[in-house]
Amino acid sequence: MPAVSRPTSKDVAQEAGVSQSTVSLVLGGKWSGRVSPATARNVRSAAERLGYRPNQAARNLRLGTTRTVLLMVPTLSAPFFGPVYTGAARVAARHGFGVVVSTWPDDAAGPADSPFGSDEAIDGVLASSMAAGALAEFRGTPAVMLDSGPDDRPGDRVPTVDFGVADGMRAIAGHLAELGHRRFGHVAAAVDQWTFHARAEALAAAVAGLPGGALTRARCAIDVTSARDAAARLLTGPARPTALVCDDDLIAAGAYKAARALGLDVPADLSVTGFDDVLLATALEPELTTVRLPAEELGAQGMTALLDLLAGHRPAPRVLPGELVVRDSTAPPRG
Amino acid sequence: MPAVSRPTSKDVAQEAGVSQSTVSLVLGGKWSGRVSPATARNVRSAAERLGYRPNQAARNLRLGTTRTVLLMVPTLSAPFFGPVYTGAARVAARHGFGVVVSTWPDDAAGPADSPFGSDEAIDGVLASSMAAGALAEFRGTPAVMLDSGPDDRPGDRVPTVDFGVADGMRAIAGHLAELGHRRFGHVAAAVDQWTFHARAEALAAAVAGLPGGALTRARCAIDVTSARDAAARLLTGPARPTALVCDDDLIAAGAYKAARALGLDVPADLSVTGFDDVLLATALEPELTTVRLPAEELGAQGMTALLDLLAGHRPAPRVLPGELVVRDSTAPPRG
DNA sequence: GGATCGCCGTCATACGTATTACCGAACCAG
DNA sequence: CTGGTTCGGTAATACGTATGACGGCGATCC
Repeated sequence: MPAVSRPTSKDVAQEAGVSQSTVSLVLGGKWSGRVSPATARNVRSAAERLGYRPNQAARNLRLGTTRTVLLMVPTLSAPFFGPVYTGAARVAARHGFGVVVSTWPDDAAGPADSPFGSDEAIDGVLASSMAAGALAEFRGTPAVMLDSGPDDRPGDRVPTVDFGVADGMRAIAGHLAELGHRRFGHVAAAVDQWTFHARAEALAAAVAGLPGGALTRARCAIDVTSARDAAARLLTGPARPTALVCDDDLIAAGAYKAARALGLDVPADLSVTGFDDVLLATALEPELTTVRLPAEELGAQGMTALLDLLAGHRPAPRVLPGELVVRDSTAPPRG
Repeated sequence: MPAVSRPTSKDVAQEAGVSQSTVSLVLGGKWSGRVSPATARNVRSAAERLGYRPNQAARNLRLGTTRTVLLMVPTLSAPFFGPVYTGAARVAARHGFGVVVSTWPDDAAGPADSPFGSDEAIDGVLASSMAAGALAEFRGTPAVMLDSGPDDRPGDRVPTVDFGVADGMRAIAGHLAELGHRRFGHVAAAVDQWTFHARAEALAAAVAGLPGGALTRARCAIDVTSARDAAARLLTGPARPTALVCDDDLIAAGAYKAARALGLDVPADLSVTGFDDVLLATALEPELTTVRLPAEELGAQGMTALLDLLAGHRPAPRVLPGELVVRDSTAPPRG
């Protein structure tokens, strides 16, 4: 608490020798034919002199809007969600909105004081990668769901922006099939989110449609060592796969480790694919063939939809296609 | 805008058949001897029935506090700052505070509408990795600076939480020297932040203090390909270094690529070190020797200091030591 | 039995802003 | 000179909450 409290519009009024209403009119920009240019200048300079900044709480109360939206993501520690925030914040800022982040309380080990961040004053919520239950908390608040599955959606219609993960996975399977692969291993994330279910399903369907196609699967946490172990299980099992399809770039890094430990060269002896195309994908050796999910675009489009919704429109659902990015981790199988 | 607006405390009062003041007293928990238990129960159940949630804007206005702090970070797209947020948010939540994030406007390509996110109502600000100029915007708002240099600090005393990056860099140099290295290459981030200046300085001093020590340097952006090129320049120059000290784990990934392109094995032919110990460090092959900077702890300690400051105390400056983590990317030089 | 006291609650107000309704003066036409 | 119109500005109010001042009422005490 500063020794001297912030100046209010009343202080500015006194300084300028006018009334508070006039100050508000001038600073609000609505003084077409209400205030003389001279007075306006006077008010502005007084405000400048005092370093006046309007009290947001009072504005919010008066206007009934906070121009702030809540972005709910599972975590910001994973590499994927930073860009989502960046995209969302960019378009929000362009419309004079702020973004407050709330992470999913999986780390809510402490006293469960505040369900989501704190009980903010929010105009809307952008919920990423989570089930409908979480939104119940915000009943009545306009919301847009990001990267969610059909099952996750509440009964009432909530606009959505999704990735075309199934198409992405089909593209991967197609790419590998074209190279000649038939025996696939799926290193799957043991996470109960729609996006992973969709990936698994799409891969299974694609392999099933392939003459002579075979698919084995191992589950792991989204974490390098867990992924390495799962991949090793697949590679040491019967009928070793010639390609490992990973649910995630980080998991692919684990697959690299397993391959190396077994003396298998990627991609000569084993093809590996990732998903998401985070920074890591190009940092690995060899660079990873993966599906690029435009995370920043997801945030941007989601925010656009939410702002539409706040403006009274009903944005149509959108699907952002994932793009297959072929790099150096895939090649025809040996022999 | 929902068809029916949110219920207010007045609505709850009507539902419960009491006055608004009573509702506020009960829900505020300050009804020791003011309200009978029966009435309190009644009010609570009415609030529950209507799904009442207090209007934060009104609370904020009345109480003069928002219980919200602003976290300023350069970006959330880089892997380092996510954990900073996580740590800060964790301790904030524990004290009933919310966190709103604002990223540094390096991507403020659009109209520079809003200087920082939007002009939020803030109790305090936590500024990470930035110069004092940015804080000028918030003159009068309690602030804590994170990972800042002595030069960055404003004249008035602002509490700080820093990393011991110089010690960390000395640890790296010592580790490499002990392995027998004498010719060092520094792949340096071309970023004008104190932390990188400090790293360069500490490395230079350490090498200078080493009999027969030699140091060359190349600058690059924090980006794999740029780092690869810079590393390649060092490795193809005269008196090739036997160890590359990188300012950052991501840069180290670039160094790996350069080494591989030149047919050099890490660590047999070339030792490589990183800095920060982000997820990437253990995803790489070989796993990266680096200095662990406890990013989450930085956020947590910074928030603790800020809350102290808001409570009227003067938190002492803190320094979080970086810890050398020796993995598989360093070895004695050949020969 | 009347004054006092504790218990339960309500009234009124203030926080700082945006906006609507209003009002005096000046100006203009007739 | 008068009635209307425009210009330039002010007074008043509402947003929803928290809280200090106040008051009714039954019980208690002498």
